[in-house]
Parts: sequence; C-alpha cells; structure tokens
Amino acid sequence: MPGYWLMKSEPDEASIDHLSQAPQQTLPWTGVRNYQARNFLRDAMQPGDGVLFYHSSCPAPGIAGLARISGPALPDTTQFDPRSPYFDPKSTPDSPRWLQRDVTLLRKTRLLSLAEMKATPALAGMQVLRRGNRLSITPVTREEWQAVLALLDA
DNA sequence: GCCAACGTTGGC
DNA sequence: GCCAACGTTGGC
Repeated sequence: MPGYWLMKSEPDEASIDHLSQAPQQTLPWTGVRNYQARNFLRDAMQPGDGVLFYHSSCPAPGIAGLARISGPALPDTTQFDPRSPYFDPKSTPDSPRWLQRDVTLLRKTRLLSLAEMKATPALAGMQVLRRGNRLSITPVTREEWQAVLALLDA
C-alpha cells in the first residue's frame, strides 16, 4: 500500500458495522470540513491506501477495523444539500470546497482502544495521539500501521 | 495582518 | 456536562 491513514468517524453516524453492511462494503467518506484534512483527501491519498477506521466521540473510542481508499477525490455531495448538517452555503458546484472519497472495508477487527494505543510505545508518536490534535484524518507511518496489525493479530 | 470572540472537537 | 485546545470568523 502506498500510504496509510487514520480516519475518525462517530459510530452513531458511520460505524465499522455500517461499512460492513454497505453495498460492496463501501461508503463515501463525507462531512470533512477542515482544510488540512480536505487537502489530505484531495492531494495525498491514493486508491489502495490503508485506513485505520477509528470510532470517536463514543463510549469506547479506538480503532475498530481496517479499510482502504477505493476511489478518487470527488465533490462532497453533502455540501450542496440544504438538509444536510454538512451543508455549506458558500460552496458552489463550480468550485466545490469539500471533497469525499470512497472507503472500502478490509476487515473488522477487535477494538484497539485509545487507552491501549496510548500505552503502546510503537504507537506513541502517532499524530492522532498528539496533544491538541483535532484532525479527523491523520497520516500513519508504515511502522505504525504494522504495529497496529501486530497488536490486532496478537 | 492582527486578534478577540466564538464554535467545534473529543476524551473524560 | 465539563473543558482544554484549536480552527474560523470578522471587525479594524
């Protein structure tokens, strides 16, 4: 895989089970409304990149599964929908401000809890764990990806 | 370009 | 519900 990412989702909105039950086990990753995360979606991701699917803002935060990026960067459809909480009146179809990408399940895993991530030396440097991090999409190194796999398969 | 006010994130 | 931390907004 060319690159690796950790992507946060609130399970009430889009959980690993939603992904598992979606057609082709694929969902469009919509609702990113932060420019740095948008730039990752637009410029840095490539189809085939690995994704750590992370449940956030929930009773048991942590990595809940593995996925992959499975499509190109496209305009986020929710920005044009006035009924969507992600509606952005300042965005126009001519110059869409926000992007989405398809994400496809690789496999559901046991929950690798935030506490366990913090307690694992090999993961201590993960960007998502840095104090004050608020990005919903963060890059993951190959070493971190492999350390996560090792923990999940242990 | 500065920066105060405000809004959001997200763990606890 | 609390609150630290950070992003965004908008007046100047």
